[in-house]
Amino acid sequence: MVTVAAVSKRPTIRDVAKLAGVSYGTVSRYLNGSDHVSERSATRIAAAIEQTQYAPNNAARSLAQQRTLTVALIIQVESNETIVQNSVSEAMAGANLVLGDAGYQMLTLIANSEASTRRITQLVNSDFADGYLLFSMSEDDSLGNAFLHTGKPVVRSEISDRGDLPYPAVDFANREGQRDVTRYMLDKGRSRLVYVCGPGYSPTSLNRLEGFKDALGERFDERQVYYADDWETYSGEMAAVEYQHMLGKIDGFVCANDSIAIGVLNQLTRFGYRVPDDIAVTGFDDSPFAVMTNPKLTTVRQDSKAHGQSMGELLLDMLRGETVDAHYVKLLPTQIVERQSA
Amino acid sequence: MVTVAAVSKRPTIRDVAKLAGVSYGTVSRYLNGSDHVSERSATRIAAAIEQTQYAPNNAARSLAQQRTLTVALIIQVESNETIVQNSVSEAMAGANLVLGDAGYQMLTLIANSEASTRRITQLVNSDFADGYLLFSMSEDDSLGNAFLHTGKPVVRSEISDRGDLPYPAVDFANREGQRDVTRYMLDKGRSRLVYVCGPGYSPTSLNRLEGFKDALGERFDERQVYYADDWETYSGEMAAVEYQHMLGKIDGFVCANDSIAIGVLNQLTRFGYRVPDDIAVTGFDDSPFAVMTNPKLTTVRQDSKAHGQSMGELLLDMLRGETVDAHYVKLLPTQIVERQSA
DNA sequence: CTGTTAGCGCATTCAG
DNA sequence: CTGAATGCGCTAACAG
Repeated sequence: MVTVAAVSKRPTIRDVAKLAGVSYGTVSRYLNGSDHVSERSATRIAAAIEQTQYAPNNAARSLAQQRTLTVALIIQVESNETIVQNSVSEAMAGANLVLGDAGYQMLTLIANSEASTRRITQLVNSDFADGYLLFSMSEDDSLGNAFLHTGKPVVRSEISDRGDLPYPAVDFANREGQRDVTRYMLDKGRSRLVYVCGPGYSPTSLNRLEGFKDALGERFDERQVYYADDWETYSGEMAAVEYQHMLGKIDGFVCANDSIAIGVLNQLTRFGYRVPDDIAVTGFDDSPFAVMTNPKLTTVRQDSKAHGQSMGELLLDMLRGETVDAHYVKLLPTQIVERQSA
Repeated sequence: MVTVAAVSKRPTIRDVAKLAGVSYGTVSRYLNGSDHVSERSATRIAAAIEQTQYAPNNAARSLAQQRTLTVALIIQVESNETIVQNSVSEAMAGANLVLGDAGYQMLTLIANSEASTRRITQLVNSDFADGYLLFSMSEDDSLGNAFLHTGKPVVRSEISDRGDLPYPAVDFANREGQRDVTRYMLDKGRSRLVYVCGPGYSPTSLNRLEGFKDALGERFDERQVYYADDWETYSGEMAAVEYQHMLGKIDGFVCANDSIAIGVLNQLTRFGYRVPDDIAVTGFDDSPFAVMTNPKLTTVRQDSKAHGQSMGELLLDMLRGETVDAHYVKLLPTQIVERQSA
C-alpha cells in the first residue's frame, strides 16, 4: 500500500553548497543572480541543486528580505454567503495577471465569518504580504480598520462610504452609467419610470441612484423609487408587486443590478405584462444571467477584468514607492449593452 | 494632502519586552500561551503590546516553527478563463470553514497561465503552506506533478485520470448520480434517450457516461451519445442540431451538466418542440442557472460546500499525521432535483 | 516562573 | 569572484 508521508527533511542552501564545494553565500548569490558567480561554480551549483531537489525556503527568504513578493486579495462577504461573485472572480483574474507579471504572487483570502475576519486581521498585521487588494461587498465593513496599522499599501475595489479610511480605490463610474441607461430609456420615449434601488448600506447603490436622479433632473419624484433590502432577485419581485396597482401607468423599470431586474422581469411576466412591449426593464452589471433570461436583459456592462487590472496596477505603483493620495479614486467607464428587455 | 506611506518600522518582540521590563523569551511565552507567565508580567506585556501596536512577524514565526498554519487551495483553470465556477466557490467556503476552525488560514491561488503555474510550482516547493487542496478543472494537468517533491499533504477535488499521482481525492459519485437520473427518465417512460457527454479529457465526464450506460444496460447503443468538446451551453445547442433529423423519435436528452442542458433546451424550443411534453431534458450540477430557465431544469444536485468541507477534513487528518492511502477516494452522494424539464 | 541561548534558512554585508 | 560573519524576528530548549 502506497501511503502519503506528511513529513520530510528538505535540503537547505548549505547542503547544496557542501555538495557543490562552495560556501553557501555563493549559492545564495547564484540563486539571486545579483552578483556574478564564476561559471565553474555556477554549473556545479546547478548540478547540486538538481541532485538535491533543492528549493529555497519561503519563510526564511521573506524574513531576510523583509518582503514576501506576495499580494493578498481579500474578499469580504456576508457570513452565510458562499458564492464569490462573477465580477469579483473576473477582477481576480485581471489583478492576478498584472501582479504576476510584476513578480508578485496573488493570494486570495475570504472573510466570511467573524473568526475568519479576526484571523485575517491578525495576518495583515504580521507583514504577511507586501500589499492588499480589498473587496468588501458586505454591509459590515469591519475589515476596513484592519489595515490602518500595517505600513503596507492597500487598494479598495469600491468607493468607501467611510471617508476616514485612507485607501485609494478603483471603482466604476456607477453614477454616470446609471444616468446613461436611464437616458437611454427616456430617449426611447419611456418617461414613466420606476427605479429599483439597491440596499442602502452600499455606496454603489447610492451612486447609482444619483445617476438615475441626474437623468431625470427636475422631473424626479421620490415616489418613483423602490428601496430594496439587498441585491437579489427576490427583491426585484417585491418591487414589481409593490407597484402592481399602477403598472398600467408605468412604462419602464430601471434596476440597480441584473438580479433585481430579473426579479422584476419574472414578476411582470407573471402579472401578464409583456417586456419590453408594455414595460421595459434594464439591469446593471451585465452578469452571466443577463443573457439567460427571456427576453434577454438590456443592461450596463462593466469590465471587471479591467477593474482588477487597474487595481493591481495602482497597487504596484504604491509598492514601487510612488506616493498616492490616500483618497485617490479612479473611475472606470461603463457601457450600455442593448439587448431585448429595453 | 493625506498620502499613503508605503514603508514603516514595525516593533519587534524585543521592543515590547524592553517596554514591559521582561526578557523577550517571556513575551514569546505570553504570546503562545504554552507556558505560564506570572500575572504581573502578563499585564505589563499586554500593556506594552497595546502601546506599541505590536504584532508578531509571520515569516519569522513560520521559520522558527517550521510550519505556516496555512493551507493553500489551488485552482487550475484554462489560460483564458476568468471565472471561478460556482461549485468551486462554494467548495472554497466549505473548506475555509473547517480549516479555519482548526486554526489554519486558507489561501487561494489561481493558476491560469504558464507563468502563474510556474510561480505556484515554485512556491509549493518552498514550504509555502502546510498542505494543499487542488482543484484542477483544466485539461492540462501540469500542476499534477508540482506536489510530488513537497513533503506536504495534498488532497484533490476530483478522481484523477493519472493513477500515478499519489494524492487522495474527494469527489462526487458522478457515475451513480448519472445512472440514477437516467433511471428516473426511464421510469417516467422515456426510453428513447440521447446522452450528451462532456469533454473527453475529463474523468468526471467519463464517469457520468458510465452511469448512463449502467442505467441502460443491454439497451445501450453507442449511437445515442453525443460527445461534446466542452461543458458549455453552445455544445448543447450543437447536440440538439446534430440530432435534429430524428428528434421526432427521441423523448429525452440526458445531459452531462446544466450548461449543456440549457443549450439543448433552448435549441429544442427554437425547433418548436415543447419541453418536457415532447422531449424531456435533464442537467447535472444544479447550478444557479438551473432555476432561471423556462422550464426550470430537472437536474442532479451536488453539495459543493460539503465537498469543500470533506476535502478540508481529509487534509486536516493528514496534517495531524494520520496515514492516508495515496489513492484513497471518498465519494459524496448526489441527489436528483425534480423541477419541470423532466 | 523567567532570562539566556541556540537555531530556523537565507540575504547581505565585509574582507579578502 | 568568494568565504565568513551578522542579522532578519521568533520559538524552544535549557538553566536557574
